[in-house]
Amino acid sequence: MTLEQQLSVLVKSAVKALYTIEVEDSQIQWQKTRPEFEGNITLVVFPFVKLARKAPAQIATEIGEWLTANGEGLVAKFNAVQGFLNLVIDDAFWIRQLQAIDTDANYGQQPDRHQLMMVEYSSPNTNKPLHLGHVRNNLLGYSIARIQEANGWKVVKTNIVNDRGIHICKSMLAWLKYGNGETPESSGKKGDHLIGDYYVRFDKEYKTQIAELMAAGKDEETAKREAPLMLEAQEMLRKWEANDPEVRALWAKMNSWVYAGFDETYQRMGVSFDKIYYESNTYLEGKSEVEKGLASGAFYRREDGSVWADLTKDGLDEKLLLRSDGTSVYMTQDIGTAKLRFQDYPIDKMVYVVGNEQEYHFKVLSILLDRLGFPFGKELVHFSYGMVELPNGKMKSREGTVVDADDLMDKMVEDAKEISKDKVNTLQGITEEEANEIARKVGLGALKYFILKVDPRKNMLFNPAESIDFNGNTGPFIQYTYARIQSVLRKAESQWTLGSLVSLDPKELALIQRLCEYPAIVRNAGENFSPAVICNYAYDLACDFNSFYHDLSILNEPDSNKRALRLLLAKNVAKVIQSALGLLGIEVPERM
RNA sequence: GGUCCGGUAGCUCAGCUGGAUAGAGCAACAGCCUUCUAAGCUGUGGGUCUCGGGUUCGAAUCCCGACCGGAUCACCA
Repeated sequence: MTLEQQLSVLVKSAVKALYTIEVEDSQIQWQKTRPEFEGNITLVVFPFVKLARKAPAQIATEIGEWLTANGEGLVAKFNAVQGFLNLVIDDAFWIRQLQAIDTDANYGQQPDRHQLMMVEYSSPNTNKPLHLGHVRNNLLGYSIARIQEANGWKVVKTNIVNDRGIHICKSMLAWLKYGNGETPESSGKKGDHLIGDYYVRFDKEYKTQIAELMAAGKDEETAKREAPLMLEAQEMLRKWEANDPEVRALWAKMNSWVYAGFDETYQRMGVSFDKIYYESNTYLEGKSEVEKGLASGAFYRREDGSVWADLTKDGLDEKLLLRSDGTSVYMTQDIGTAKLRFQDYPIDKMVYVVGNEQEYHFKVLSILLDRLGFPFGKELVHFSYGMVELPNGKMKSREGTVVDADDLMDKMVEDAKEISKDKVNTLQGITEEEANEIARKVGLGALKYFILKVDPRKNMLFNPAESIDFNGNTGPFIQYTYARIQSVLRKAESQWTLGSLVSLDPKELALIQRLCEYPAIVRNAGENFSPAVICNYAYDLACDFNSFYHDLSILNEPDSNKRALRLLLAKNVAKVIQSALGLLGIEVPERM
């Protein structure tokens, strides 16, 4: 039972004994005592004022006296300030809490729910490398999966790869025309970057053709439609759909280059998937589901042959599901993918980590899946996150303003290496490999924390001109706290046990209290799908520890009981930091 | 125009299921390394929580209305 729960039982008894009134749990409000007052936890008594018909300060005092007398030794002291009853909890309670935390190897982990959650994230197109927008998506998706695991879900991480369509044909065509057989091996380029270059090349040549056609008197619409490159790309798509062996072989070859490139990026980023779906395998399934819906009357066909869903009853529009030429659209594919997934796994909750620009899409998808008889349709969660913006606005690949994921990670690790030059190299017996490994962890930690600490719903700003900080409220700050603790633990005697009761310093107490919050923080992050909640907590914990570390000596403390307590405290702070950062996908270095 | 989301210090962000004098970091300034790692610690300055109403013991937080910014409303994905 948590402290709040224990105290709530007592408060109910107190109020009943003092005023003969019953109060609901919802009327009992606890908050952390503000630092300017003495106490650990504060009861807000305003909700009782009307019932008890007394002044707030008087009620607070009376309850405080009752709790001190009948609180089974839990409440050591109290003070009442207006309607706030500040309670000082007995040191013995806190020490017991710390010991309980210490013996719990999976502290923070919630009980198994015996339910399966599938989390879809990343979902790249195979025509260009990953950029900063994908980075936010990947980091959020991975962290959400970890957080929900900690909340007792069985989680399956999944990725739907957008591997077919006109955009893929564009880079294929450009490669055929201008590539001279260039490969990742021949060029030394990562496969996804190589393909991305040809995608850009297509766009450049296409624009030239449009300009030529317009110079010859065509209007813009016509020029865009009739440009030879576009016609060729469309022809290639038709061949792809008709299983043309040559086109399929080229497609398979070029996609394999991209996958190799993506794998490298994913691995570096530290994200992974349990099951990957490919749109080329799911879009036909989607078509057949739509046909079924057509047969059951859920959808209707227009004269031109296109298939639509009428969503006007749901307050939305009409939505296209199959084009008049019978080809599928995005929505069709998502229906097919959903069907396959629910064939493959007993999914209790489906979560899509997709940017907020697709909110409408998922609102529609939810309704459509529901109409098609999928029980999970109404329950699907669109984890919608905000855009990453640059100082001059959105990232646009065509204007060359994208921040490339690989470049960014390189830059972060380089910066970390540069910053740590004077520091890490002075560590005893450090090898170059270890120094590089530290720079990798710290650089990526800085990037991940920077992105995850922002409330996912909000758009966030990234300024490439200003490098991401390594000081202050940052990942490295928290990693550093961990490394410091490890250093102390290495130097401590191997055996230390907590002897008889010691009294706690305020800094020690604040730390224990902070550690006690962790399970509730994990639950909160899970309920709100928010890695930011974990970030804020990890930062607060690190701050509390650094303050403790500065004021109180651990190894030089002469009193062996106190020394043991501080070691126990340090050890568990490190444990929780590692756990919390783990939920964010951030690794901890043993030294830095 | 309809719908959804956001607006808090010079900048980047917490706080938002109502609670005490609104918090961090960066940037600026001033201190602290013969003592467990100074990527640290301490202090100073910096606010009309966009604006106006309302709800109540109490509003950055909830409700209504403006204003500003973003997203979306495709036979794109």
